[in-house]
Amino acid sequence: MKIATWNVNSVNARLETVLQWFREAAPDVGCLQEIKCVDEKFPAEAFEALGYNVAVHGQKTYNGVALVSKTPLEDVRKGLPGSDGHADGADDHARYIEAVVSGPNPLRVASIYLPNGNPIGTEKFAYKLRWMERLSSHARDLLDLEEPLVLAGDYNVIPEAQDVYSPAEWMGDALFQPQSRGAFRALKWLGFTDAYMASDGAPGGYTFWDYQAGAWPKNHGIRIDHLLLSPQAADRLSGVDIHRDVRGREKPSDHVPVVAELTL
DNA sequence: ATGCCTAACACCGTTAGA
Repeated sequence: MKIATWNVNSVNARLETVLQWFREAAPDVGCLQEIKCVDEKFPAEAFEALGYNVAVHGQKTYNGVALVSKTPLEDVRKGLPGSDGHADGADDHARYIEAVVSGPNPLRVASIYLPNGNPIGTEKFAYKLRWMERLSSHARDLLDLEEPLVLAGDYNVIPEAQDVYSPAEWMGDALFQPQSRGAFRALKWLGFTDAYMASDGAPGGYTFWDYQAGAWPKNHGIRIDHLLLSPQAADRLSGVDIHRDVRGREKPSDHVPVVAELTL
């Protein structure tokens, strides 16, 4: 079973590019981030025509996450537990959706769009750290279920120096702060396996290249899109593929798909 | 220095991304 994560940077602005990749790569499950639309504007029919079931947690203009799956999605959760202090009882950013991919060997999957957090020293960075705290708390509960589980998405965290073309240039960035990296390590240490590190792990496995300053032709990339596996999923990991060629296509997203294969 | 792109929304610029 192939599970893909991809920050598409607007699903509607890039619909043909996205659908073409799904036709070619034919993942069983797709975790999408930054769909940048409300639920009603998500092109569900186009995915259904390719044989996918769809679950969406959208938002106007910003953020938005979705799951697509060849088999029906059950037990759908939209948003992390916790209100982040909002009086109405809910965090107003659409950054988390989770569901169980049904089948003979069910798999729980989440599509995650972790806050960017820049610039550091602001409320945005504090929100990022609070959000990571909420994610870890929920992840702890999910691990207690002892099921195959994949937390996939755009984590907006560069885990190690080998995951960035120039660590020095990213020292002041929210994605490479000691607190961001520490929170990511703490999440992993609950019992998760970073699929890329467990299968390939070579330096330079970048998943994002900025649109600006010729980052792509210069290979000035960073690795921020991750698939974290529960022990029951990690036992089934057979490989990870970063589809970096997608970055060189027409009208690309600034992120590329990352695909993990599990023998489920 | 801090723009360089790109997208959405509504404006002809602003906000956000990373």
